[in-house]
Amino acid sequence: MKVASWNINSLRVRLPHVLEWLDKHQPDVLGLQETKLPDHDFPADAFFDAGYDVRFSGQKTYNGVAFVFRDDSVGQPDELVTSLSEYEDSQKRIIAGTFGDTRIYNLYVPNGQSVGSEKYEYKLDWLTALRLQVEADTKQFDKIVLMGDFNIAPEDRDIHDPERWNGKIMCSDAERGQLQQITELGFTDLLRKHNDSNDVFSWWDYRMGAFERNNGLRIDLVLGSAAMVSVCEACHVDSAPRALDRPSDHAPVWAKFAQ
DNA sequence: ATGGTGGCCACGCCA
Repeated sequence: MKVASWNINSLRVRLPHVLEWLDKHQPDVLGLQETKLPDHDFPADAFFDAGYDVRFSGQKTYNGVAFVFRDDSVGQPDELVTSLSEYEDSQKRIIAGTFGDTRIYNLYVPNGQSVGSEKYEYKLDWLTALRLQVEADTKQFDKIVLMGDFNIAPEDRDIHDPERWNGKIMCSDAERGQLQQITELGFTDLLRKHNDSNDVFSWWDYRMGAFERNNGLRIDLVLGSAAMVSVCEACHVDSAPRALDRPSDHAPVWAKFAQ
């Protein structure tokens, strides 16, 4: 099974990039974030024509998440949820489902704006609610994948300029602490199983030629439970789509499992 | 310290 995560910053604008990427990389399950369109506008037919089925939870203008998956390989997802059980939230940031025996979460963690802001508190509260929900699932499932735009750089080697970003949004101790509490439930950052370099990033600001200078952060993650780590054959950030015309500011991340 | 770019939508919000 091959899974992937991609914040595409408007599905309307990026649909051609997504279809091109699906054709080239053939993931079994792709999680999209920031679709930015209401459910009645979701371009389901374009995915059907490409051999994929879809599940989505969207809203106008902001946020929005979706699963794009191959019914002929992973079947239909069971136990689909589109909200946090422990947090009342009008923003569409989560979709989770069980594909075969694997529970997959697709997440758009709040950005948090700036440390100490109201949106920052919302981000921390949201992550607490996520941890409680994932913890409950760990008692029911051995195979769990948590993937998405976490809006957190786990370590300094995930930041192009750690000194400049020190303590700032996406790098603060409280955010990293929340991520660590989730990983301590038994999850591994799968890219780090295969790659320990300090220049692998998944997001580059649109401004100041950040991509051309590789001034990025690695904030898009695929986390696997122990049963997924043991069968993980590869995990990779594909920066190629970031170089296209009118790109998303994020690159897709994929992971391949032997089962 | 500021502002730079992009999407949505039609002005300011969000990232």
